[in-house]
Amino acid sequence: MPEGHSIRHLANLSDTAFKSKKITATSPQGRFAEEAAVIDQKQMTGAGAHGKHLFLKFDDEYAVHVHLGLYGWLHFNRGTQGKPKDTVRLRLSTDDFYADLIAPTACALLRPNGVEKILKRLGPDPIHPNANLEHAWDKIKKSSKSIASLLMDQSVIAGIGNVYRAELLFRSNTSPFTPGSQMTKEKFESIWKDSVELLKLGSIDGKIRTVKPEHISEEEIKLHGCSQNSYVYKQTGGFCRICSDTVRQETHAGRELYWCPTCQN
DNA sequence: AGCTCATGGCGAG
DNA sequence: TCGCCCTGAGCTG
Repeated sequence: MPEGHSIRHLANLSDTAFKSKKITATSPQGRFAEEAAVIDQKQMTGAGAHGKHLFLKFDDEYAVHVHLGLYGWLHFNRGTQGKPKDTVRLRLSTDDFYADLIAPTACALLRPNGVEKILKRLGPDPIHPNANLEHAWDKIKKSSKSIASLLMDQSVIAGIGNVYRAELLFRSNTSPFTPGSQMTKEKFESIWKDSVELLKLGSIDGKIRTVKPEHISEEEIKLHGCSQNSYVYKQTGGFCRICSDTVRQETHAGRELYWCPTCQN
């Protein structure tokens, strides 16, 4: 399930499988049939990712805009095509690869100006090498909203979701309830830099990894057979692995927030 | 078989 | 702030 790292990952896979290739497009589910017919047999000129938005470009004339929402995914397969499930909104294929789009919140055929319109309402994406953190900082420093809400606001920073939010705030010892206006620039810059690293790391295989190797204890590995993969996200009621305080959970602006009150203040 | 939950985001009120 | 949309995994019975 997707935050910005997944979208970068899927854009990379799309380029590997489809860039500069003539694509066959179908909509087994039927809900994208007319649009699929438009791009069918066109060349994919490349994939773009910004935050949680994926853009698949065709002949530099059309782009398929995909937003996966909570449940969506783009499944890549190699080799002979199997029969698609009837929930597949869009199947893209060549002789070598096929990719099935499942349960997207958004899947729309756009012209280039439609893409620009979407990009305009998004904040900088930390995973982009040329992203400008000042755009995010300008909004944060003026806001009375909590840093927890601001990190989830895609018009402030694009690509952070509920897992990265919780883990970034923990890793920087930041209270989630700090108003943006009370953040220091140094603190924000450290969160930004950390998000660059974590998103890049996650985009390699589409998996979120936020726990430093030194915080995955031998005991834990023995006990669970594998490392626990977060500091606070979904660790409610468990002991913080740094200070042993109890990890808290609370609904905050409609989403579950996880934090350690001792480490994060 | 049915229920619940999930790493999102939109529009109504 | 709530309800709703998209789907599937992991429970419960």
